[in-house]
Amino acid sequence: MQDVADAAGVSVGTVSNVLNHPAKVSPATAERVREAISRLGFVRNDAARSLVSGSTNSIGMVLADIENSLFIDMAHGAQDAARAVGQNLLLANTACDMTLQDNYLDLFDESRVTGVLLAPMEDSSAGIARIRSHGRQVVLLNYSPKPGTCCSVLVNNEHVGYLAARHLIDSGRTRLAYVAAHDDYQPVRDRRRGVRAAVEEAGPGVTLEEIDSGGLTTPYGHAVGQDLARRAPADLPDGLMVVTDELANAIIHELHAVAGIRVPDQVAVVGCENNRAAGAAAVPLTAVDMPGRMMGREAIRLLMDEVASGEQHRHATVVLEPELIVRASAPRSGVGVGTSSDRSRGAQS
Amino acid sequence: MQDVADAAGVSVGTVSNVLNHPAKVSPATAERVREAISRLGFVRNDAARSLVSGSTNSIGMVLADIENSLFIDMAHGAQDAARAVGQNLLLANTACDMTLQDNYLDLFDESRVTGVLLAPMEDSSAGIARIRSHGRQVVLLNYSPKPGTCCSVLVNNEHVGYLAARHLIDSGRTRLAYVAAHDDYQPVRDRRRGVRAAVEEAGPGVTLEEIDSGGLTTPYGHAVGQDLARRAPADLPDGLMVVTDELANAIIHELHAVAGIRVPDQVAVVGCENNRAAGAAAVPLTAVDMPGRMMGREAIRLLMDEVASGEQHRHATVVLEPELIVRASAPRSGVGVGTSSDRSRGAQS
DNA sequence: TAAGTGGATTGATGCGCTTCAATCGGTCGG
DNA sequence: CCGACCGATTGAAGCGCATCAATCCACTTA
Repeated sequence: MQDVADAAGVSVGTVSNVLNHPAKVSPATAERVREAISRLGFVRNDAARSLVSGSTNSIGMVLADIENSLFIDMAHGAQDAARAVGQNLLLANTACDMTLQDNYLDLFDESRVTGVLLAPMEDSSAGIARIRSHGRQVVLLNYSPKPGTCCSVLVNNEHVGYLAARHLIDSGRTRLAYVAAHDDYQPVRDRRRGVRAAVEEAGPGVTLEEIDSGGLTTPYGHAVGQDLARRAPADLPDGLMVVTDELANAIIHELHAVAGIRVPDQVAVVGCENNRAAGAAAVPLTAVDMPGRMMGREAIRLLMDEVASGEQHRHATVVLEPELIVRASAPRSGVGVGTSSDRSRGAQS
Repeated sequence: MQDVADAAGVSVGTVSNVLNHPAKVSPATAERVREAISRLGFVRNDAARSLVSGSTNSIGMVLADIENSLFIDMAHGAQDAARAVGQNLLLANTACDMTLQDNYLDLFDESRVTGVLLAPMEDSSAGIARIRSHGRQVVLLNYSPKPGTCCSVLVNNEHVGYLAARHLIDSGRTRLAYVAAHDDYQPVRDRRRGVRAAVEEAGPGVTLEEIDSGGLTTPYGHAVGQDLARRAPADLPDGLMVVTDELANAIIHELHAVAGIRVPDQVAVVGCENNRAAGAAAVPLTAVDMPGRMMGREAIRLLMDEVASGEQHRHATVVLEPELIVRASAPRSGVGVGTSSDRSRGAQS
């Protein structure tokens, strides 16, 4: 910077002003300085910058699973919103590894980012408490915080489960089954509650079987599908709620393509999340949509609110409502392929 | 830090040593300092740290499209490799926006990251030149650099196209069509060359039609599918190479599910990239696999090499070979659903 | 002509840390 | 008992920048 100042025949203070408060500098001088900057290839040192100012204009976003399109959507929404308020969004993928997650939280903490968005897959209250105790703001995504510890953006996951079950009930299915795993993952727990509520509400005419898939990935889905396919037709549920799109697609694949069980005629299937793959699958998947983009945007809003209001901030939780997207795997009518109200994912707001 | 020093009854130098060179400090003192650190909730300031050292241990990775699973795979591989050498990987998504890409390149440049991994969708030589001129290292992913300007990790995209075409030819298809768009995107250009080479090699018995889809996303694929479906059966190609999985799946959907054209019987389809969705689609897609994880790992290796060897570094290009994954949309035999050699994506190294 | 005015510019200060030469205190050999 | 030696510890210097009180300069007003 001194070099630039020398080259332009000004002081370092003026160079700094050109960079940060152009209005304070006369146009001619500013031009001279800018010329020197580009001639010398000067790059201002962000470390020194944020050392002085005590902050940066970056927001860190820690994602548990970057392979999941819901998380990608959240990142997308957050990115847009962050940009709009002049912040950069830095992404970090923990691949569901809590050690890595703590690493990244600490990294962002040490980097004095403006704030952190965290979309975890496990309880992370320890990490949150740690960096919050240093005065760093955190907004939790798709995971309820311990009450009063931070802001959060959630989807009404109970309603996700409810919508899935309700849709099947409304379309005339009576022998329902709910396939899930990882009840330690909060959204999964919530969805189960919603499923049960809908079934109870329907009265004794509707039965619910709960199937533990053991895991949320495709192989587990295949296994569940095979188990189901081996059953006597009379023992087969006629409506399947599946906790995850990925799992649902895997199950459908076994049922439909491998075992020749007709979906949705014999078994209707509803998934949750409305992932990228949902609409493109062999049997397009009826799924409860999670508004990922909006969640990301809301999270940034909450974060910036908190940063701006300082002491008098009150933590808030934004709960967004899910929406059912009806496709072929569980049409509106009881049997057969109903009208496709397939809303393109690309049109998502 | 002074506070910690006071609390522990030592000097700041000792506190710093506890954090950075524990061996230099007596165990008793170290313990006392650590206790003070956690009691006071001290977090060392990364900005000051890297101001002194002039570097960080973070690597920035700029991705053109985080929605594309190839890019996600590259990020995954890079993350693993970066961790192994004690570096943090920070991700940035440009959503194909060159302005944003430049923003992030500059941000990483100003942050004095160890180096930058860039997976662009357009020529980015200006940005690369800019930050390289500041001495910052860049490795380009899936895009050829201007010769001699930086290291890069590529896939032999010409061979991608060749493998796709060759597979169709070998399975007896003779009226081929190649669907692509965005020839300004280098990998696309390369694939076309490979397709043409394979067709020429096959001699006059095989014809090639080149179809411009106008874009690479699902809606464009639907349009192409509809156009094809309207043709007289005799005018229909019997083998389709499609530049992208997403496009391929969309085309198959139109052809197969909507228009009732049998895939692969009437038209066999081969995609490129072997995305997440490839294996799960209605008609599982035969695709040429791009080794994303390995690309990410190699990129980190090249970057760390370059950082380590300083002046005497010579730029290198690593070209990885693609591999054909045969699924139902274009089985090995000429007609009908061949044996599924569906390699689970999850098993990818 | 002197005092006043305000925009442009200066440069010393300090942000929080790492480093390293200097110092301290204790131990060992002679 | 003295000097040499060594590990542990100290604390000042400086990393590159933003800030802001102080200064400068050109111009206006009385």
